[in-house]
Amino acid sequence: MLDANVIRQETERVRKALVDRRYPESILDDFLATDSRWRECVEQANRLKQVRNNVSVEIASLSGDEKKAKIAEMKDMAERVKSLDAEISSLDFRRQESLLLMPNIPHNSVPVGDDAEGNITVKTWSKGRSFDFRPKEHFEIGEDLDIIDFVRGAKVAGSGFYVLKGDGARLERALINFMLDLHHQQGYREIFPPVLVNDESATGTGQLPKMKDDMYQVERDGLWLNPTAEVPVTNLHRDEIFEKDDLPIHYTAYLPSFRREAGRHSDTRGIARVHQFNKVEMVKFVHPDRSYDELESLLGDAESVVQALDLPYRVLLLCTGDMSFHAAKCYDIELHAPGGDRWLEASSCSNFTDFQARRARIKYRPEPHLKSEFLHTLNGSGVALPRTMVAILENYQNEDGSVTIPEALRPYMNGQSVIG
RNA sequence: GCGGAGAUAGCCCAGCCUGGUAAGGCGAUAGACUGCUAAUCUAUUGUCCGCAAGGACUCGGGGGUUCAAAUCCCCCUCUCCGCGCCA
Repeated sequence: MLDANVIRQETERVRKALVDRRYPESILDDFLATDSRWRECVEQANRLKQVRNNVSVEIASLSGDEKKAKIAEMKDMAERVKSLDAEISSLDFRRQESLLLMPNIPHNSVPVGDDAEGNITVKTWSKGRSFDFRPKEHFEIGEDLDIIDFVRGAKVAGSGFYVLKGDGARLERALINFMLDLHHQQGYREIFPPVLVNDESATGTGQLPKMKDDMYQVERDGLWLNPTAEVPVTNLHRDEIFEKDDLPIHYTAYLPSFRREAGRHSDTRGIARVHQFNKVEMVKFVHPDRSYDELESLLGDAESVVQALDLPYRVLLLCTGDMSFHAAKCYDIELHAPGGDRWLEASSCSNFTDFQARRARIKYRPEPHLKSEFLHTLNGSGVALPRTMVAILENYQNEDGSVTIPEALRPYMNGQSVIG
C-alpha cells in the first residue's frame, strides 16, 4: 500500500509507476477523487463534533427547561453527525479499496518493460554439464526410478498433485534440511508458522484482494491455505513496533505452500507447476535505509543454495511489467533444466519497501522519543523445492538411468551417493 | 463445544455497578536544577484532518441506545481458569 500523502504530493511519480507497470491510470484518478471528497467530509464532521462536544459539556452543567431546550437542539445535530459519519465511512471504504489495488512504485534501477522479454539477465553461473546421451526430462526420470508418482497424486487429490516415494521423498526431506541449515548458518532464525492464514494476514502481505482466485479458501472458517510462507512469516509482526536496535530481523521458514494456478497452462507436465509444493523461505524486516543492500545479500543467500548444489542458474532483474505488484525491485533465480532445455524460476527475491509494512502496520521507532515509522520488508525463496528437484534430477542424471546425489545433500541421506 | 473471568496508551494499572468525555505509575526523550550519567521538578511520549492555529478520533473489533458511551444493550475475536472431546 502506498502512502496517501505521497500519492497526493507526488501524483506524477505515482502516475509514471502505473504507466511503467502497465496498470490503468484510472486507479489513481479514482483514488484522488474519492480522497478529496473524503477529506472534505472529515473536516465538516470534525467541525460539527467540536460544537457537539462543547455543548455536551454545557448540558452537564444546566438543569430544568434550559437543559431540555439544549438537548432538543442537539437532537438535530446528532442526526447530521450520524449521516455525515456514514458518508465518511463509505468514502473511506472506497478510498482504501483503491489504495489496496495500487501497486508499489518501482525502484529507479528497475528496467521498464511490458513482460518477461524486458527482464535483464544480470548473471549466468556455470554452463552446466554437457551430455553424451539424450538427457531425460525429470518426469521420465522420476517415473523410471519410481520416486515420483503422478497417477497416485491425482487419485488422492486431483490433477496437479503428485507423490514422492522412497528416495524421492528422502531427497525432498534432505533438501529441506540442507536449506534450513544453510540459512541458519547465514544468521536467519528458523520459524515454523501456521499453514492457514486469516483475511488480515492475506491482506497484509498483499495477496488479498488482488490474488483471491489464486488461493485455496477454507470458507467455513474464514481461512486461506498460504500461497507462500511469506504470508504467515511477515504477518508474525503485524501491528507491532520495533525498537531500532531490534532490526534487522532475518527469518527462514520451511512450509508447504498451495496455489490454485487458476490460469494454469496445459504444458505443465511434471512437478514444475503444481498445487502444493514445499518451499524454504527467507523474510527480512529492516531499516528503510538498508533495504536495497539487504536485497543484494538476500539474493546472495538464495544463490548460495543453488551454488552449493552446483546447479547451473542465471539471475534476472525483472522489469516493471513482469514484477509482482507489491515489489519495488525483484530478482529471479532461474535454474537450467537440460532435459527440456528450460529455465525454471526457483527463487524470487524482492524488496517490498514499506508497501507490506504499511498494510500490515509493522513499524520501528528510529529513536526512543521519535514517532514510529514503517520499516521495510523483503522476501526471497531459498528456494522452491520442486523446481530444485527437477534441476537436480535432470542435471545429475546418468546414462544408466540413475541419478547422482549432489555432494552437499549426502550427509542428509545417510551418505548415499546415488539413486537408482 | 459448555461454564466462568478478562482485554484500557510503549509497558503496568484505576475508572464500568450509579453515562458527562481516559486518573495514576513505570519506562523513554528533552529541558531545569544539582559536584554527578543519581535524586527532584516540568514537558513530550497513539491515529486522522489541517500550511498552521486548531480540531476530531482512540479504552480488543463491529453494531445499537443516548444530547452525550471506556461506562448501558447486542454480535464477534483473542487470552486465562474449569469441564467435555481429541492425535
